[in-house]
Formats: sequence, structure tokens, C-alpha cells
Amino acid sequence: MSAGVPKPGSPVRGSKTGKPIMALFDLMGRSWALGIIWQLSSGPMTFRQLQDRCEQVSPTVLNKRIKELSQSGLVTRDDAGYGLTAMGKDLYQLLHPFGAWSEAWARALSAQQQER
Amino acid sequence: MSAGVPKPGSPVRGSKTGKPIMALFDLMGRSWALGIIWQLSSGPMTFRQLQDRCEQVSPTVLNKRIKELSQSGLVTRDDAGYGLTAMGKDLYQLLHPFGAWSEAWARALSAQQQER
DNA sequence: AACCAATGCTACTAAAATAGTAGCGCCCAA
DNA sequence: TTGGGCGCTACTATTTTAGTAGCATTGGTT
Repeated sequence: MSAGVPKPGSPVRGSKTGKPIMALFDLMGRSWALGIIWQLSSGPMTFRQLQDRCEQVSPTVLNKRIKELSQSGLVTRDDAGYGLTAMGKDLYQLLHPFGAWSEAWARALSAQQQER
Repeated sequence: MSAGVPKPGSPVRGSKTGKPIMALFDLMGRSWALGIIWQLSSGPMTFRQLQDRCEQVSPTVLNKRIKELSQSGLVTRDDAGYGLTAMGKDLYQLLHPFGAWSEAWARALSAQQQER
């Protein structure tokens, strides 16, 4: 159903409306998309470095995600390697709090399991 | 590779470390997971209502996501239907800003395309 | 009682995305 | 000229998702 890279304004995987939030969710809802942004937040790196940081994600997927994220204006490539654009860094600002949250979530879940 | 529902502490799709943030990214990186949380933020609803709100997502996927999100402590079901747990609402607080951001992103992207 | 509509699904097939592995062509330094 | 790192592409196998049909149950209505 998706016509390729999710783009606000046109139908995306799972969404026919093209509402920006749905396009964004489609983009982020692909394997390693969030992980790539997360890793790139610590600075530019090469394809293979990024691959290592993302636990040996297959080059097929990595390359596909990079292209998508580039077309979406979040990732770019220069002498230093792949990195976040200004907009990408901006998005990361929203993503950042998920780090701490996920740890609280992990604690809550393991506590919940102790109860049973 | 994924052993089912992504759970912090155990390996998940695309991650062998089980770091909470990776488990969270795995959970969120599945089709409609983010959309479901987004829609449920406006209050509890029935399975079919939720399906309608999520643009007729197939019941197969919806049911799978619901189970995953329930096991992850984000979604629950009561008399009023499916809804977010306290933790789910908490996560939504982090997700909320993405709405406005996605619209700025949409504007930036279309401006970018005008330039060429 | 018989009907009806809505609910939460399950079953099934087809299409698409992802995983996983191998290796190519390029560049640069030794 | 050999060796290593680079950004990939090619290919197959597996998993996920899409899409459609319909079943079993519940609750109200006639």
C-alpha cells in the first residue's frame, strides 16, 4: 500500500489520509528507523559504524532506511559520514525523553511480573 | 528473531541486547502501534471503533498489536472498551508533541520541494 | 421465540517487509 | 600489489502485514 517513502500529504503504509502524523508514524514504524536516529544523535558516522551500532542490522535494511530518512529530510551525508540534519536533531529532541521513560517502563514491567 | 512481544531485558526484533530503549523501539516500530496509542489517547473505545479510527486496519494486526500493548502494560480493557493504562497515558505525554512537530515537518518538506 | 445488529475476534491467502549472508567495485595507504 | 575499509547490491529465506470472509456470542426488539 505504501508508495515508498512516507510523505505527509500522500497516502502511506496503513494510512490513506496522508495526515502528517500518520506519515510520521509510518516512517518511524519501520524497523530500525528510530534506532538509526537514536544512534546518529551522538554524531556522524560511516555506514559500517552505524551498522555496528545498530547490532549488525542488515545492509539491505540500513540502506533502505537511510534513503527514506534522507528523503524525509532527517538524515544527510557529508565528509564526516551520515548524520542528522537540523530537522533530524529537532526530532531527536522529542525522542530523547524516551530513553529515561523506557527504563522506568522496564522497572515497572519487571515489578509487575514479580507480583504474580 | 523476535521472541514475540518486545520486553525490556530480553532480546527483541533487531536487538540482542534487550536494552529498554531498544525493546521500546521494537514495540513502537510495528505497524499501527503508535497509531493505536495515538487514537486511544482520546478515550476508551471498542475494537471496531478503534479499527475505524485506524483506517480499517485489518483485525489481524489490530488484535496482535492490542495483545502486545496489553502485555507491555500500555493498553487495557474494561467496561468502556480498550483504553490506555496509566503507563500508556504517560507514554502518550511523550508522544503528544509529535503531532505539532509532524505538521512543521510537513511544511518544511513541501517548502523544500518547491525549491527544486 | 425468532430476528437482528453489533461485538470481538479467528482463518485464510497474497503481498510486502525484513533478516541474513555473500561479495563486488572503489579508494587509499603501505 | 596487496590489503583493508568503504558503501553498497544481489540473492534467498523467513516473518510481518494487508485484505477479506465469516463465526460465535451478546443484547435488544418484535
